[in-house]
Amino acid sequence: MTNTKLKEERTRGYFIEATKEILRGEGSKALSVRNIAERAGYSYATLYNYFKDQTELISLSLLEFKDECRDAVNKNIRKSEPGKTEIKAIVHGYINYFVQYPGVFDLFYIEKLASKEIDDQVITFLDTLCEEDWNFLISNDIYSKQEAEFKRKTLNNATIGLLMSYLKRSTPSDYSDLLKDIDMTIDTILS
Amino acid sequence: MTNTKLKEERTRGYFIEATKEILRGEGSKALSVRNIAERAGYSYATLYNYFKDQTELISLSLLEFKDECRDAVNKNIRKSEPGKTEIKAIVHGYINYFVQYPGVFDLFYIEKLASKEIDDQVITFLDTLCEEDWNFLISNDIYSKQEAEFKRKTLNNATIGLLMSYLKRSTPSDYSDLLKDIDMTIDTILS
DNA sequence: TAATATAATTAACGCTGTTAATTATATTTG
DNA sequence: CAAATATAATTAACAGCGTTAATTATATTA
Repeated sequence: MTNTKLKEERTRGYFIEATKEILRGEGSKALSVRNIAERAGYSYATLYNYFKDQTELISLSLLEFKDECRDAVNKNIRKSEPGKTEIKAIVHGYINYFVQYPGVFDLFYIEKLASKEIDDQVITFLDTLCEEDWNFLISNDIYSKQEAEFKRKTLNNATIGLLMSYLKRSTPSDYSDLLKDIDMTIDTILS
Repeated sequence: MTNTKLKEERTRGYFIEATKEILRGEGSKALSVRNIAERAGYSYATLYNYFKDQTELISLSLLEFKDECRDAVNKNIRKSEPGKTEIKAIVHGYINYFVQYPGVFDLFYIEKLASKEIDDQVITFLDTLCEEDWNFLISNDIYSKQEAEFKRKTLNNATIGLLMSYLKRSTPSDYSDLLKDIDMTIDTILS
């Protein structure tokens, strides 16, 4: 029946929501099947009636975090015009999101993921957020196509490297220094 | 006696060597107290007679890997002259080392480390390898001091971001593409 | 109300890091 | 050389982990 299907979908939702809460809060280190199930209000083995294993739950959470991150970024940049200024705003929003949820950063860039497909989605995520702007810069002859590709890749890697340094190794030690560093990075690459 | 001290130091060495072998081979995911002890030829609890816990063993391994990496990098660049060319060679050697030992990369940049001090050593490691070259570029008026600092930081972050992308997310998928990307990154930043 | 289908649970297995208690091996002393 | 002591290495145990199989509880249908 459609009723049982609805109930099943709701139960799945409880598990996913519990997983996301833990990842957002304590991070992937604190994640466990028993932990998730308790928060969802079920026994640990019940989880396996709705999901293949823990990694499926993690993958589903990741996809939802991706949407949340995109929304958070878009909310803060709808006023700015396309081009370098907007790229800066997007990167700021991007960094802001992961500083707020370090556990989600772990999920995106550190944890072993379930599939090559998800790997690709994650690795090109910042690029897709900036896609319009890079196209704008190309069509307005500010950068050549190749130039834009180089700068795009470099900015992507430098941003993630900086985030890793800040979140995993506490360098720079202050958030204000992180903002200075990311501005410096963007300026250096967009010269 | 000095004899017992020697024996003790040897036993410690067996454990450290076993830890390094596992990290070099299967990586930190395969690391376990029982695994290390078996390879060292002892029971698992013996480990705790020589080390406080597993993290001490990991920290000691990391420090030795740092020396090994420095040696590997230096071996390949003693011929080149200081400046941009040598920076390129150093980054190549650096990347080469971690491509060869992905488990060591995990250790350096992903695993939670024991102390802030080790964090700092890791995060500034690539910088210290290139220190002479950046100073050369500054004193020869190729870059201003501030310019050099910006480029240095950006190159550092971009390199680590690219390595992460390659090792953890299989992007780019081929080693030859990785080399192209790192050359492109260096050229873009050193412009 | 009884039979069936479905949902949720407990028990179990082999793994993990770590500690305490116990056994085996050296070393020192009489 | 034998006995006492000190040191090194071991096994047993605990609480946690992911996962599966068998079992119990609940809902649905006849």
